[in-house]
Amino acid sequence: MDGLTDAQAEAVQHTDGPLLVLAGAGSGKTRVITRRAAYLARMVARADEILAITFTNKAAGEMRERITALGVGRHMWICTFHALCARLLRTYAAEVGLQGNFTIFDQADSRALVKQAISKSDLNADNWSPRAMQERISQAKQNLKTPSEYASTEAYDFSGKAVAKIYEHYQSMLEDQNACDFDDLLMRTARLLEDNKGVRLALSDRFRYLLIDEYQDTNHAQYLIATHLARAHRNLCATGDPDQSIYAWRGADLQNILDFEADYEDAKVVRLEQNFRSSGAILSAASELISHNEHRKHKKLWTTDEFGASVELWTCESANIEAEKIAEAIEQYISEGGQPGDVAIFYRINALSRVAEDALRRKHIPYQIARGVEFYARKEIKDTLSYLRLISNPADETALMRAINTPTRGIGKVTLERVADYARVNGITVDAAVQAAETISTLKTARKKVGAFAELIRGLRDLPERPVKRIVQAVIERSGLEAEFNKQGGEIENDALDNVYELVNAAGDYDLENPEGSLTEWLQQISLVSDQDMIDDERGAVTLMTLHAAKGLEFPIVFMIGLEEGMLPHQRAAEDRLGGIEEERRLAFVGMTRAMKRLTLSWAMYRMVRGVTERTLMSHFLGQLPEDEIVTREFVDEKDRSLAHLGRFNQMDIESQYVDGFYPGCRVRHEDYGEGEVVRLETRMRKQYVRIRFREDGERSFALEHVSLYVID
DNA sequence: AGGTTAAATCTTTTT
DNA sequence: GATTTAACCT
Repeated sequence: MDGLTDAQAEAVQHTDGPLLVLAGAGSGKTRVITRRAAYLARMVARADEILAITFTNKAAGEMRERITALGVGRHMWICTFHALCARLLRTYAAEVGLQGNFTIFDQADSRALVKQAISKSDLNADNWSPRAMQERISQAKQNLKTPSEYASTEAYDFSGKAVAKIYEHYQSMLEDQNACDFDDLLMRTARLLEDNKGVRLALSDRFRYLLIDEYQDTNHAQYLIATHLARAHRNLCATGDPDQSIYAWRGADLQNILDFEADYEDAKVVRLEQNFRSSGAILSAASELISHNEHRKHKKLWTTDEFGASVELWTCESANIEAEKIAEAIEQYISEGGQPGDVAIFYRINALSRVAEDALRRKHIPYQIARGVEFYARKEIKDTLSYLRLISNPADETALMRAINTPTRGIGKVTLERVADYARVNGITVDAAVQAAETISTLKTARKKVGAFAELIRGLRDLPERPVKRIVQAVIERSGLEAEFNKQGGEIENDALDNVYELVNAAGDYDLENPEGSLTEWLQQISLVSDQDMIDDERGAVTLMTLHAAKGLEFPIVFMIGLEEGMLPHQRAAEDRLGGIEEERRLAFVGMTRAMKRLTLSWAMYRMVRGVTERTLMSHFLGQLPEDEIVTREFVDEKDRSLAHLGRFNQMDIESQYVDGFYPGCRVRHEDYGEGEVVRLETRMRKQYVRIRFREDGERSFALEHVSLYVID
């Protein structure tokens, strides 16, 4: 109980019966749940009888670390909802009609499958956008509706019938591939608990104590899972803050936390309203803003901290000026002995990271971007993963279809159709058909190629289960991917290759942390990464991230950029659903309350969006701050506006072909390789490359910023 | 089959 | 501005 307030201690010591902790921003919630979990393990339960559900893997990892430091909790279950479900589904795979090695499809995989399902349903993808269909299927799953239930309850109009049909095809294809999408993990677990009495009793008996963090952002399926698991012992502790609910668009239901006391009439409620994180100035500004939400229970956060530095509001001529000024301020901070790691920059949409990134790079300020999901969505990573998935789960046809001709092996559409036909006729998986290439009579010259691929996969499957790193290494070497990336990458830096090696290293890290691990489990782990998980606290770098990714974190110094009408609040979000504006305001509130010492809000009068520079308006949220407490600064100078137009070339139009004096066909001299001819200019990963054909060394790519070339003639 | 080029489309947030 | 798709060429 060291250093806890009365309210905090109360929450920690309440052991029996339901408990709701309404924890305002910065009120020491993490501390409370950590101590509580440790307290339970020390006083009333075994560690493995306690299940703590966090919002991200990063949060889970930190909690485990702290609890371990308190000397208990080695075997406590600490994970996210999705990870919990994946684990349970692997255990009870047989009961739910899966195999234990099922693949978890990410959103891109899932969307591609939806697209296939649309054409299977004899519908046109032009009229039925895969994106929208995916969304509707996702909603159906969040409400635990199977395809047939959906068909009988929702399909009363034309569009509903179409969705039902697509959903049915989609789901059966998923099942054929022994795969789950994100929603499946929750839905299948919820259904398992609902339909299977034995499992329900076993699990709810097993978890005597349940802690669920960020309860305000649980959806219906998660709510049901929690309810079922808590049924036997009723020791459910939910923590959260309605003011920080920012995932309604993903199906989160604020009502879950608001109804907690109705669900559990004997619930004890603890309110934590003293803020230990932010200065008085920051807290005051954030409180004032959130008070403009009408649908909100009154709550007053308070602090004994001094007022501190005023919150600043910067008006900038252009987005480039905005980024420039922020970079300058960070530079200044560092020169005064501050650490780059103290600083964070938040924005509403990922696209805004770019200007900030460029400015930081120009000033050589170390930075990192919180983007786990994007990393694993990269082409080179997905290429590599497709092999690993196929090794782990032979039914994963999506992976097979990608791997079989990446890098190109001369196995094209026609061949694949023949193989797939053979599989269908014989009632086997495509993988099995590939493995039996020798006996497919319709194949001619391609038979050898398919056979070679089958051999490759067999060899990889024969590798020992551990270490996983060795499997990953074998994949990139034997598949030819490594050679391919080597060939196509730039001379001095090669992003694709670097990324793949980073993946290899990640596998190595996994091996170290999980001596009993497996390829399947590692694949699961990386399927469920969040943007937050990739943040390295030890790195000493400025951290850039979306407001959503900032949830649960704190930084001494925070910049929030792009405070413009339509950006924050975001236009689409505000229009899309009822209460959209209020959720956007909560998002701003979450961002502001991450700051401990200094908070700067900025907006740019001109910003380039989708390649066009547009005049903006100040976000009306900025008018809802305590005016007399805020310090305003202006960086407005018309001549700076042209900076808003600074950009790089993408497609080769006449003008941009001559960028830096190079154009396709022009002859150049390279310091090491000698004379050559420019094949083309290209942009990859935000960098410009020039591809040159040399007489003897063939074609090579160079990153423009790293190479000196001389134009001949 | 594979690769190049131009046109079309698009981003809001994410487990 | 960036990415995806379609059309075109080898």
